[in-house]
Amino acid sequence: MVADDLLKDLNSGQQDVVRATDGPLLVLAGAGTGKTRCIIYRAAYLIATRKVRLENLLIVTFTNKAARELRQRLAETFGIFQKNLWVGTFHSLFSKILRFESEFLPVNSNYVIYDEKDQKNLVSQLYKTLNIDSKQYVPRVVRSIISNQKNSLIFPEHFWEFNKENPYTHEVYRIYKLYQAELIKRNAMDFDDILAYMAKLLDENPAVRSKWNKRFRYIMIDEYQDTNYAQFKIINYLAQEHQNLCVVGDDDQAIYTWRGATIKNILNFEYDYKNVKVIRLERNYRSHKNILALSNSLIQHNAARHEKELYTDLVSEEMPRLLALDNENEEAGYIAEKLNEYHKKCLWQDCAILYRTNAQSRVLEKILVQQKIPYQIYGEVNFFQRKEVKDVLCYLRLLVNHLDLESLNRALSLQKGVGKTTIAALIAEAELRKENPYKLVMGSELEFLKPRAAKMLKVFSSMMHNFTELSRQESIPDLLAAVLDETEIGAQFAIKNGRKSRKTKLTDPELISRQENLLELITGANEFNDEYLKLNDDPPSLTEYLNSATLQTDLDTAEDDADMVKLMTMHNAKGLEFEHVFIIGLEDGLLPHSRSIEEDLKDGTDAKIEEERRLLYVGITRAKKTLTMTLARWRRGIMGNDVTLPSRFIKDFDERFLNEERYDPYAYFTPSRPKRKPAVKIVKVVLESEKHYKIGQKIKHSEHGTGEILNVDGKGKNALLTVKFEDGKVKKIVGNYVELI
DNA sequence: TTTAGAGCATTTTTT
DNA sequence: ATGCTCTAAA
Repeated sequence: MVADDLLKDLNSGQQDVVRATDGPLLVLAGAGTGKTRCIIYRAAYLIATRKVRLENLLIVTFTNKAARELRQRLAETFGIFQKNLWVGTFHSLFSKILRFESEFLPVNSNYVIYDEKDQKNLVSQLYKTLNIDSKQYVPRVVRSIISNQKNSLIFPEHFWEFNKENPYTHEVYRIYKLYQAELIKRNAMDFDDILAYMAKLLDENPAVRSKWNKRFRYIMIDEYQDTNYAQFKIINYLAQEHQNLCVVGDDDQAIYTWRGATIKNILNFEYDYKNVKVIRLERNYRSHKNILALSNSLIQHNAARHEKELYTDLVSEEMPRLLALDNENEEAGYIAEKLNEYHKKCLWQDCAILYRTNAQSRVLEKILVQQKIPYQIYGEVNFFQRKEVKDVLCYLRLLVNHLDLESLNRALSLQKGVGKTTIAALIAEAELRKENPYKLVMGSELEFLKPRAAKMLKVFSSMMHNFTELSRQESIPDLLAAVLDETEIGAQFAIKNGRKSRKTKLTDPELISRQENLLELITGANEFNDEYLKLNDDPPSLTEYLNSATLQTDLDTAEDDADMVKLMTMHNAKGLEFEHVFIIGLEDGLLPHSRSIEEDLKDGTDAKIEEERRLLYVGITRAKKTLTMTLARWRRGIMGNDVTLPSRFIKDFDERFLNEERYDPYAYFTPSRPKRKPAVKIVKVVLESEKHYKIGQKIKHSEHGTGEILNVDGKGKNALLTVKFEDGKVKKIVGNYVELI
């Protein structure tokens, strides 16, 4: 495509963005103003018109999925060859650079990345050595303090200066110091280290800095409002010489300050760089008028923001709705009703239900299953964080990095006949000999252990030797299959040679879902392999696979072309759009979340509440055609609070943009508790995904012939099935007596 | 010394 | 409802 053609697809503001190729550029792009499009076209323009070489371009996105889509669209629309194109998240891009530059780091290029769970485990382990009480210093909290320090580029050696007065931080300081030393000893980096060390590297090595400066002559950053200090510094260093930095973001959509992101980055961009060009994109192409007007009326109540007003030409068909239901079940029921109504005119996948906390999906699931509405939950638990998956991967991690004590620990604990005492003895001995514990196990002399323990460890070491051998010859998926077989983890879940075993069938839904996850792990590895070969000449190394696995989120792996209603948190909805959006739980304590309310009270600010308001704003602006918001007057909460209060944000709305027929959320009569089931029989709700039998499946019965499952009551093979047979008869049959076909 | 099973606390959002 | 720790049995 030629440059002139390219520009005519864009409005004048977007054209300005594309043409302003040199110097610092701040694009304030409101929701739905075509910001992704801008980035893609700008990249294409740089390449096609300004003849910028692919490898001189750096584009940072917020998720891996966004990066993948950007790549694809560049390839499809502009025929831009994907190889050599640096598009990715901060973490994925910089973990790569750090591997390149590992000679300047305290770790080598095979370092493993510790995820949150690894971090927490490590923190807990240190308490014994440091003699610290884990009740007083909750590992979870300490981990997050450490994380915040790193995101602000405060290394252990500086920590003390900033926190002298506080006695609590004295202990945290001791933990942080040892934690960091231990990570390095294990040749590991945690999530935050990737940013922290990248910044440190660029700060301390002018030669390295200059090298990457020259390499990335043009830089674009998406979702700039959600970057933290470390990210700010990295970008600042990378753009130092050429200043060709384009950041795109919307301060009204900053929803990650709890993760260290600072809204200052976008608010102060004009002061951080000289001769900044600012372009505002305020024309919205996504939402119908009233939805946009409603969102504007809400966000205006925030004080700290760039003033802007979005507008659109899209005429509304329906008024946004806000209504109060009696309880959470009715809330879900109402949503289901509405979904069915919309489904007459649109696909399931055009509808999304958004909520504040993951737990809120439970009630929805129950109703959606009942009503047979297909749905898909995005990002509940990260796939690679599941226990069974981590169990398998720890062997690979160990192969790549012998120093990874966390993985060694995990692998040994999985070994039959090896327990805490043996592991402790091994590590103690290794310390004594000043040797790496893994090497010690893999060597032949284990005479310091009791014969029985030594024998068990021998089994482990010969297995690992075997894996080492296999890893040289086999592809990653094959290696995974081998690990599953040899460790007998596979057998536990009826998996053989990377496939479902024919002989044994699982009945326990818990096991079935784990089996599915493990099979998915192998499929995913295959996909990774293929994807990788598209961009590179050689197959991926184990390190690269593990790297991508740890940095992958559930969102990245999700299939989104399936025709199902989408359920997700508002955080996860960032960057997405849907025809019909439902937002549930507009209640104080939930949205804004009670934690945010408390923190603001403590600090005497509105910062957290404002962030929650932005979160709701993000939710609302996902909607194209219709918006439905609900609250329940009664909700069973974790905190035990039964009766709820409407969200304080409701009064921010300009009522002119809300449906008049709505129930008045403030009209509190007698909220009714959901009716309790009779106490005789405890009815357990089984999620559709856990069931062995699924509604709609075809089955065969020795006496009645073939039929279709109408309903499933209970989990596993013993579930009571309601089956409609071919002769029209409907019978209830226990699962064991039928065969799936 | 290991392991299994019971009892305990615990959930805001996630790269 | 899930994961973790503690206790008792093998």
